[in-house]
Amino acid sequence: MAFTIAGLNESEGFRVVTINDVARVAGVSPATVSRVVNGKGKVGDACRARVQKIIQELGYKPNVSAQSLVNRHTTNVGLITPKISMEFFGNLAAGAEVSARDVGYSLLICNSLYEEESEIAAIESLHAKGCESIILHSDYLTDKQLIELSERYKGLVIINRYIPKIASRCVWFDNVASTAQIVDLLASKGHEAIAVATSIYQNRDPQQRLLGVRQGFMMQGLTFNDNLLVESTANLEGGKACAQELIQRGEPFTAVIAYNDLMAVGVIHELVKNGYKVPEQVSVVGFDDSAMCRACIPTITTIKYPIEEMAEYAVKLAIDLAKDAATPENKTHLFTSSMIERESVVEISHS
Amino acid sequence: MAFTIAGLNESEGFRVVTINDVARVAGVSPATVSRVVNGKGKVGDACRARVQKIIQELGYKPNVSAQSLVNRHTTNVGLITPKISMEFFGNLAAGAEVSARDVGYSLLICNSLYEEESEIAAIESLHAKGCESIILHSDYLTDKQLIELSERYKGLVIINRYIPKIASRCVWFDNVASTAQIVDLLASKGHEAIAVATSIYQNRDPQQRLLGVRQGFMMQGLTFNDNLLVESTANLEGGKACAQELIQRGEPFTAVIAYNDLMAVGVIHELVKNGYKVPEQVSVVGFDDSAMCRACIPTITTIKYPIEEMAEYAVKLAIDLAKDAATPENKTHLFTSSMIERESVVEISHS
DNA sequence: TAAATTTAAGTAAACGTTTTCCCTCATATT
DNA sequence: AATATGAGGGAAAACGTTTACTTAAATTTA
Repeated sequence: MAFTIAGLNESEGFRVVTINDVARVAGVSPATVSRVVNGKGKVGDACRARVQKIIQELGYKPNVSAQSLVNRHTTNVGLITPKISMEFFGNLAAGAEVSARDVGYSLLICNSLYEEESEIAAIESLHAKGCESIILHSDYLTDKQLIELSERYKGLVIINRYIPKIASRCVWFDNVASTAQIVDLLASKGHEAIAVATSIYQNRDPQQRLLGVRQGFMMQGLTFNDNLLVESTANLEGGKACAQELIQRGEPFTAVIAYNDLMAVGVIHELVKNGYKVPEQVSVVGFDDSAMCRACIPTITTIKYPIEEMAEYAVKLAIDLAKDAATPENKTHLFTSSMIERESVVEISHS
Repeated sequence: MAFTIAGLNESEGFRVVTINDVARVAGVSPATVSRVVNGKGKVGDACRARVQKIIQELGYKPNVSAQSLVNRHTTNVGLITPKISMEFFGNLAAGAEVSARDVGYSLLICNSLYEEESEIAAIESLHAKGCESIILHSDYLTDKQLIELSERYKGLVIINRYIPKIASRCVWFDNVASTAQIVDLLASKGHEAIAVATSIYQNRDPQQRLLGVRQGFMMQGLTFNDNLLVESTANLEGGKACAQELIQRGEPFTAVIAYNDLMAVGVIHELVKNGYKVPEQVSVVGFDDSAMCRACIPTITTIKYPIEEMAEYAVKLAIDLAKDAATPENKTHLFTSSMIERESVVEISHS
């Protein structure tokens, strides 16, 4: 059905209304309309009111592609994570989206699926799409590669990783201090024979958390028994394997610190299966505060990983960096957190 | 550091290479470069090879904003879900991303946070950004509103909902048949006193699943005992509340069908807390096949909700619809699934 | 009152593509 | 040998904005 708008040429079918349509109807130049829309430059009050009214009436919305073309930047933020369907990365994305929308940006997501090349490919593809603010959760690129990339892409922010040379682009979490807190808690409940179930991939996070454990022991004046250190894959199965190994070693223990919640659940399953009572006989601590913590019996005491807030922060940072609203070079962005106490940790029972 | 490229004007600082740069260096017109890039129109073999080489050397990437402007469409797909951090929607997003990337598109995400206005706002904002393919998971808009919207936005696809008038834009799941399967399974294990823990919000999915239960009973020649129907919120707490209510009613039961996995976990927790043995005394079934199913003791028997595949499909559909590669008006897109059997359902014990 | 300044709004170029014409050759057809 | 055909590729317009430059009018200043 054809329709007409006063002052506009009749058009058959639907045609999206442009700045020129608004200008024609309002009897001004496109430049003036642009000025009204963007609130830049001088515009008379009467004129502004008239133009605004027409914009309303016609339902004019600027064409973002045209804007991006002339402004040489888009209002998109890119997010690159291994797999958005994992709870942790879902939370990351949720935080990023909130923050982006808050400043009128949209969130563009890419799954890198744990491949080195696809992390780089994702950055390039985002950049080619005019997306200069990028949040990257990199698992496979080296520090050197990331440093190089950050020279090329000025809106690049690295989340969950700390690289001193590009400290001002790193938004990261204090694994060491957080893990040390776990030891504090356990010690305060009388635990000394504390086992650790860590990830078999000893890079970054696992390393840091192990370091945190050792530091915690030191601060408490305890010594860590290396016979109680077991490692496996950082998932449910890995947790089970760790518990099994621990049982086989025969070294007594009253608590287990798991690398993450998933492993904690695995540990609990295997312990229960082997007749241990959790938490009565063995306390277990997780890491992340994922939804599972509340689904497990007993519910799991853990460390909250504030990934959502970190992502919110990272987005603002990436946008600022992209527009050269530079943060000082020598400042980094470190988050900390605290424990969430649930049922899986109890006072040691002296039986 | 300034750099030069043979045949290109020396430039201070970084300047992104355009189609004109390629054309100049290759000694051809921009039109030819465009033809080479897009593989449209006639280009001589020698010429094509030369241009491709230059493109490689200069690292030319077409400017997407310019392309979008002239082509009058972007290569973005929008996804609107309540909250991307929820596992279900995370899976949805993951599927959508894979599918989008597969055809050279990117995924733009919006959280609607369970608000009616923001669902509409999200559509409008996506559309204003030139994103004409949109996947919407709508919880609050009415059928009427959705029908209207789909007239205005031709690339709109509704996921997880069936509206006959716009059937060809609906990608949905057969809740009824799936739930009926659960009854079949339980019946085959000798259960007859089957309780149902449903959502207190009796719209769409909950309604359909309840219908499925009734249908399942009918097919099995059993009669459903309405005293064993309890309802609460569709989360962990709700599951607990349902179990509590069930226990209080004093009506005997040997199995519980929960609205979703979360409620199933809640039910199990509460039953165990009250001294019931799961699954020995009571079998429990969930719905969705979320990660929790494997984290619970016992692991939970459930229905796999193939949301990831549905999302993959929906993205292709949305892109096709947007470019008028129309599917027949009278065809809809219905997915089915099957049970995943784990530990929480066992043969009834005649004690 | 004349000159200088400020304000308001228009003109046109630019952003980087795609695509429709059009032209020039080379080849095939009489 | 004259003509028709078609392949290869260039010129330029168009997409919808923003903005530097310009001009005309209104206001201030001397």
